[in-house]
Amino acid sequence: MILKSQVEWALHCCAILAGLPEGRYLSTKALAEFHGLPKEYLSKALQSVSQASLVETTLGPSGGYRLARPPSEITFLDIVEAVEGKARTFTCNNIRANNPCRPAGFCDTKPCAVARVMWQADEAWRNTLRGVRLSDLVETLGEEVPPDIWKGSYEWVLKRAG
Amino acid sequence: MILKSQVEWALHCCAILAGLPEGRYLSTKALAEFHGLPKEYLSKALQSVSQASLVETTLGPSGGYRLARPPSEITFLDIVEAVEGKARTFTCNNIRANNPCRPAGFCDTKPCAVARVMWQADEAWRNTLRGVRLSDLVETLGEEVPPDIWKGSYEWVLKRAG
DNA sequence: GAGAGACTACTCGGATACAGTCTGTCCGAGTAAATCCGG
DNA sequence: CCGGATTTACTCGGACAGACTGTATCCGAGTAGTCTCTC
Repeated sequence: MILKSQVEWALHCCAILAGLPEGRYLSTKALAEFHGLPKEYLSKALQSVSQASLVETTLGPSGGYRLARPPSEITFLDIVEAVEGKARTFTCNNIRANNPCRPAGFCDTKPCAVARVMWQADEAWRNTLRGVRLSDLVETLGEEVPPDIWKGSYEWVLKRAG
Repeated sequence: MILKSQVEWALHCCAILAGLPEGRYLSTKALAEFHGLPKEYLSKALQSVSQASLVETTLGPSGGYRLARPPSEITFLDIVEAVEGKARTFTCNNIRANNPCRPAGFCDTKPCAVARVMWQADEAWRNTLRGVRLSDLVETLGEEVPPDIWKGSYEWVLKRAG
């Protein structure tokens, strides 16, 4: 079990979009160039994020993406689920029902005990992601990225933001 | 991202093995039949568990598997990692290094902030799994499974345990 | 009847095909900007 | 010079191949139990 690399891409791209001035858009081409990624494929990751209504798009020259909500209202979980889907990581096929010692039409009152534990772990994972907002990430980056690189990147992005 | 069905199978099989009397073995064939699973493929899941030294095997007639340790010393995480591997679910490709505004030989002091959050979530997931022991599962099942089915299953298994 | 040897049947383990998803790429529909032309 | 229609160039979005992991299956090496033969 391993997450798609698109998750990483989407998170980084959203971090960039979070720093964009109000009303400006940034194109897939710019985002791909900035991160050294294949433009066409990155596009698919952004599509997912777009379909989840986390970002808005505009077409034509100087078109691209921008956040649909303030960065403080977008969590890691939102982005991860946009790319990976909201389905649980563990699916219970209820194999206990095949137990040859059970009556034919026997109906369980509770979900499988194994599944409950796995789902609980899944929830712990999601809760952690839910607890980190995009604004937190930007704040952290602001503290850790050397000021000159931070400033240079901002201007690099701004130059290409339509 | 979704876990293999082998994880579910391995967990259920270990639960059965946990109820086995001291020194007895149970074969793949019996485990497959009990859970209604393809014998040959289930064998691969048990192989993984075996290679992780969670169970011991014996060949020949009345051979099979048994736990290598008491159920109280085997956690969900042990079994999940045996099947899925110990690698983290999120891999950081350090795409921030492709930032065109960075000096060529720039070296980061900390791991990527995005990766840190994802790894933290991964740890939360693992910690939950680490906190549940196989003996806990058996105990829960003992409380929830109707007594007659519980007893019937035990005898069914015992009849095939060599 | 007892013991040793050979045999048998059953086990696990690795090597081998098939399928589905992730990765990567391409092209078309649509739009905002830029251009051009007429007034 | 200004306004509007046209052209243009650039965007996103979905449709299309290739690679890799997960799924499913098969067969062989090895062993514990069983049977047989001899003493």
